[in-house]
Amino acid sequence: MINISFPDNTVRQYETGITALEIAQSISEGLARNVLSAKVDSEVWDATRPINHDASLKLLTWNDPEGKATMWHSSAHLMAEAVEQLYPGAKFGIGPDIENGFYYDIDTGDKMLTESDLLEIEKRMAAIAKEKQTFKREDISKEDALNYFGEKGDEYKLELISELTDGEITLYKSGTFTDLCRGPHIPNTGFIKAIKLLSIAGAYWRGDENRKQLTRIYGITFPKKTELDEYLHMLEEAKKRDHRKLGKELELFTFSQRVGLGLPLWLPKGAQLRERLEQYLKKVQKEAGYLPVITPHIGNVNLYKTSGHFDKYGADSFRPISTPVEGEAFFLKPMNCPHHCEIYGHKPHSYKDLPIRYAEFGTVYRYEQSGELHGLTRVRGFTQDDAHIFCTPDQIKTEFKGVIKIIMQIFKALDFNQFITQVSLSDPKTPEKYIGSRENWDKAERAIIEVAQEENLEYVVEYGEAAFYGPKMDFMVKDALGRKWQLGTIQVDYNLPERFDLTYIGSDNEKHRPVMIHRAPFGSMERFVAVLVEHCAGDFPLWLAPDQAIILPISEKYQKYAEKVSQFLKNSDIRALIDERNEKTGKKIRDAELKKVPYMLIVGEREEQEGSVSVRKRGQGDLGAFSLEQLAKAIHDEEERLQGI
RNA sequence: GCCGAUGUAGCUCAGUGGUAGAGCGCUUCCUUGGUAAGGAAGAGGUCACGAGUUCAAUCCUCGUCAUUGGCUCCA
Repeated sequence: MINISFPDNTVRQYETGITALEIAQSISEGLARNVLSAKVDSEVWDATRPINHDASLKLLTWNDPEGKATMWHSSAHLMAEAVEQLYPGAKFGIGPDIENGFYYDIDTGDKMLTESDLLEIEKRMAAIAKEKQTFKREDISKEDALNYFGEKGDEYKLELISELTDGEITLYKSGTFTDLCRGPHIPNTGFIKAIKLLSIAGAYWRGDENRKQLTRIYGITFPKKTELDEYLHMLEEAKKRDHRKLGKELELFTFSQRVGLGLPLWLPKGAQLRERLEQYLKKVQKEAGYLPVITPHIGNVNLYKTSGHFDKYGADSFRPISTPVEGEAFFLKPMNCPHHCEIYGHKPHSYKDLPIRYAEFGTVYRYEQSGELHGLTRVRGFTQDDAHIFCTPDQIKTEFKGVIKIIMQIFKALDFNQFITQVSLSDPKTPEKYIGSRENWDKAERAIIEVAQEENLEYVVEYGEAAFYGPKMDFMVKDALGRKWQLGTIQVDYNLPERFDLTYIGSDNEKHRPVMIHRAPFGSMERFVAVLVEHCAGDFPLWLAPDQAIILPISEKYQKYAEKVSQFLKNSDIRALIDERNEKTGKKIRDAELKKVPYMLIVGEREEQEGSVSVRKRGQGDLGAFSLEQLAKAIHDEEERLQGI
């Protein structure tokens, strides 16, 4: 007999070798029908795997993330089985579950799969699912595993097996498909009731662009058809928030082939929005003791040789510009930091001057691979809300915390409550990717982790995500379609001060090396605006809305009064326009709602007589009559409240 | 950069081997209307670009460019 403890801390005795599924059946048939897998101690197991020792047990269903993961992992096998049946000889790479569904990387040899093949694969999957195939787990020796996949001719599996050690290799067999797999899997394929293959794409084997490209098929499955429908509907809704779509509809930005790819053109409404964000941050930074600096868009190649950017990225940059007579080479600036280092170095500094915080909305240009360009989130020319803090080593943590405060203030003002804080450290396995001494790296990485802990931030650590000159703390948010983008970043850097030989005179009258903190709360204006658009679905907070109010005259007779109202608002620093079209009020309201203008001001005979406006707030409806003064005050109050300053 | 898909009016999209269509938007006219679509008429297109096949190509083929879903990359 073995003792099984449950999440509610009860302990029950069972026969040795009992399975989680059998335990579930002993509790209730209904529960058993929903069990996908089980957490045995800290590992997720097949619900059908015998338990031979005392253990804690949690039955996992569709309501548990691990349950979903099990189902999706099994769905990947199901898809592989379908593909193998339809395209004999297909070879398989890896097929994991992911955040929303699963994928499998497949080499179908000469037969290139395209989107049009997905439907047939889906159908075959549905047919197999109905067969309620079970997943049979089998321990296998490395030799046998190599033999099996060797005979099958699947070099990808052979490569994976070669990296495993004997004793940890298992196969899972379901229907006609056998896969190298750690498991776990759902009891049978019958749990998979709704299947959708979402997209197909090339993916390099093992993520290495020098190796073969396999075909990756993404899909998702559900235990109920209605859940799939809901998911697809959610995807459709998310697409409506896409900043590329809204950017076009709301006339925020555009691109032109003639200007060049990845070079955004900000339209008046977008430019106004961006300017307001810049003004907001400038105000916050002024209070926090930042000093403005301005630097040119190009810099001598030698500047970047000194900084190390040339060695690292010179080959992947726009080609240098050269002067006609002297033949000197200049790069479009890919970073502001070297320029700021030169500003710091223009005169000697005392420890009493530190910290010095140079801030600049600096436009930079980077050559990004054409396939990487994506709306405003990934472009070739963008403006960083950059600043570099030069400080003494013992000021690092205080300064770092000061930057976190600014970032949190911004996120709060814009209601970004779901962000990921990522501590990006160096990858000890690839030291060649970084410049500077290990000692300095250790110091910097330790400082960031300490700050994260002291500030009680919930953070994840990613190795290998550091910049080449230093570790960083990144703040990431997801876009409408769940893609993660880095916004704010704070980076500790001991290296550039050394390369630029920056110093300050300490209290001991000796020269010391300052530390540099690179930071950008928005990251880039382009990316930030993109994410902001998706976050609020184009419905900007009042203080950012390009048009805050639209005046809707009931008929042409009230045009003059509308202009008077407009002038009043303009004098009150409120952005308003008049819908002068010869349309009915209902139509004007509908259009204003669709254009996401926060306030609609309806003016007719009544309003003209009493010098008022009838206020309709977008999304809320009629608020009644306001005098012009009341309206201006209400708008200004709302602006201030939203900004939180 | 790599693999796949897409490219028709300002926008969203139909469509066909025989010189092109809708809705919205725009212009004009009628209407002067009170909280999410009043009516009519009209303008607007090198069907991304370049070659090829064909009596004839927006449609078929190839190439280029751009957009897009991923992969790789991201100072």
